[in-house]
Amino acid sequence: MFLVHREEEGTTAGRIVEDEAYVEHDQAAHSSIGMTGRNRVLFGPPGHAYVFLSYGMHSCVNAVTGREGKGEAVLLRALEPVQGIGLMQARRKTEKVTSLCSGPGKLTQALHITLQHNGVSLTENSLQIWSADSMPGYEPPNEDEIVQTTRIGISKSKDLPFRFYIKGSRFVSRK
DNA sequence: GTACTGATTTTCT
DNA sequence: GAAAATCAGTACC
Repeated sequence: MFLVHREEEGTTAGRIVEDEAYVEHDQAAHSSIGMTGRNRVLFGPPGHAYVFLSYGMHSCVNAVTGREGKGEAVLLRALEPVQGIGLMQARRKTEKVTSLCSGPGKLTQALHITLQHNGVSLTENSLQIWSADSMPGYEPPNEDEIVQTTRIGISKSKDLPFRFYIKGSRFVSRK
């Protein structure tokens, strides 16, 4: 799928090439400690953005996937830049296209996704960020083009194979 | 290419 | 008071 952000400055969009699943009873999931002020959106209805601040300085965005009360989501870890590349380069302060969205903190910076987007719907086209099923010129990957590995940057439940990325993509955070 | 380190601040106990 | 779903820069190979 694709993630799109629109504001006065311009529209930026990318194809999701890497993500990680965080599920119920998963010790690495923010929801595992129960509902708190930070994670309440995780327990809400699916199809909404859960945005949190990582290490005090980077925003990371999830798509809530579980039914209300479950606390499940998919962390978006990397995008292939599709639209608004010039704007992404300015925001990221680099020309290198493979480095614009190749990490959860990078892609939020490139698309200007902030804590203000926490809780917004990803399925209603009227808002600032939303998801799209398809874009012209892009074909969905076949199942044999999806690589499954362990998740990155966590200390608990690090052996669960819940990270997925598109095989051969130059835009993932790591191969 | 890999390995290590500092930046920075919210969050919860 | 410690941990944290990260990143950029540096050193080294």
